[in-house]
Amino acid sequence: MSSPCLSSVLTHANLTMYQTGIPDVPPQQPTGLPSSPSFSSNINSQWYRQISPHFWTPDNVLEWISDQAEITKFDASTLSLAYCAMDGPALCQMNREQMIGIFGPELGPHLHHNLQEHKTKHELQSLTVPELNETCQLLDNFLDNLNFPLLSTIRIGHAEGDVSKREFDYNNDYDLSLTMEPMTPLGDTEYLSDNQSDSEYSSSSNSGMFSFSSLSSPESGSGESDPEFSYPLISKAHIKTEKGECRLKRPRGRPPKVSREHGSSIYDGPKKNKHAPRGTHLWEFIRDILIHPERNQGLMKWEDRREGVFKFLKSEAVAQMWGQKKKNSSMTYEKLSRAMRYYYKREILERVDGRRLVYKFGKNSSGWKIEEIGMGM
DNA sequence: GCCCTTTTTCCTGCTT
DNA sequence: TAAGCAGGAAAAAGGG
Repeated sequence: MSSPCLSSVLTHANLTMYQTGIPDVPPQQPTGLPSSPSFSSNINSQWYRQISPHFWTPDNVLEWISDQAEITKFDASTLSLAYCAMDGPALCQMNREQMIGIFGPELGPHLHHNLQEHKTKHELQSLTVPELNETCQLLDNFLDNLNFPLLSTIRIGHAEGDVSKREFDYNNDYDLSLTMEPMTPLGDTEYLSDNQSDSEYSSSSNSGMFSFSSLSSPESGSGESDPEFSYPLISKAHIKTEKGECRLKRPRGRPPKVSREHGSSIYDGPKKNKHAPRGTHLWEFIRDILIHPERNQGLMKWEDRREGVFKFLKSEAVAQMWGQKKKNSSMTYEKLSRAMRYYYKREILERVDGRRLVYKFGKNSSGWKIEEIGMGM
């Protein structure tokens, strides 16, 4: 007698779920979930981002496990289905050790971590606006009271304007767009056109989109192009290749931003304050990853902590995180590294010759030295 | 509206 | 050969 193979069952579950007309969102979807077009456009993939784990059905749980197994490149066939027939509430009651016991030391911690994030996300989401404001204020005060200079730069939003969750969590779930970002009214068509323009565009050095499933950063669905960064078709120029085929080529420079006049949500506050501080710069983003190893998850490491020499371990994953932060789904390490190289001139970074993916903080950078942050790392 | 800064994108050539 | 690096050029976007 052979134990049922999880992967085949999961495949079947997915087929059943997505090919028989069964709604993507289970009927027991809790009330209070946003019903913006962005949600519905995104709901085909990773629906579990929109549904609290407490409401997951056994099928939902299976699909989630399947996704996580795929993300972590875990061989799902080694799991027995007998362990996967639990529903959301049962799943939520499990602690980390229990998950490791069932799913093993490789997949178990990942599942537990991911589940906790979903739970936290939905707890935040279920808050009303005043509650959210109050929570944000409490967090703000908490961060202010922490005697940790870098954390003092983090502002938790007040349900208006840009809900500043940028440093909120940028390890493996850097985007909270589904729960907190202003919704955009564009539909699937625009999403497609973005992806399309990305895929149509091709050059020797930059293939535009890449499969995120190949990265370690597990979230960031592959189809989540930000409509804000859709390239207007008019901006594309046709070029001829040597083979005589016509190819679409994106012009140089940053693509223009599409206005958000339809984006009305509780998070859309009054017009952006012109004198509001700028977002974190790239070098600060990099620095913050380095000085928060608990959020780092092997993305970068110090080569020489005292000298400020560091190395990218998962360059494309870091680039994707930076892209998420800037709402730019087409960010790549190549582009990120170009921005990094501009820092040489300003002495924010120094060259480290002959070493790939290795950079060094320069004299015009700050906030990374052990003395500055007042903690041993 | 102009200027400056900071990216972002594209590109070519070079190095590892 | 692929990936990464270097740096010029052009453009967008935000702040002053």
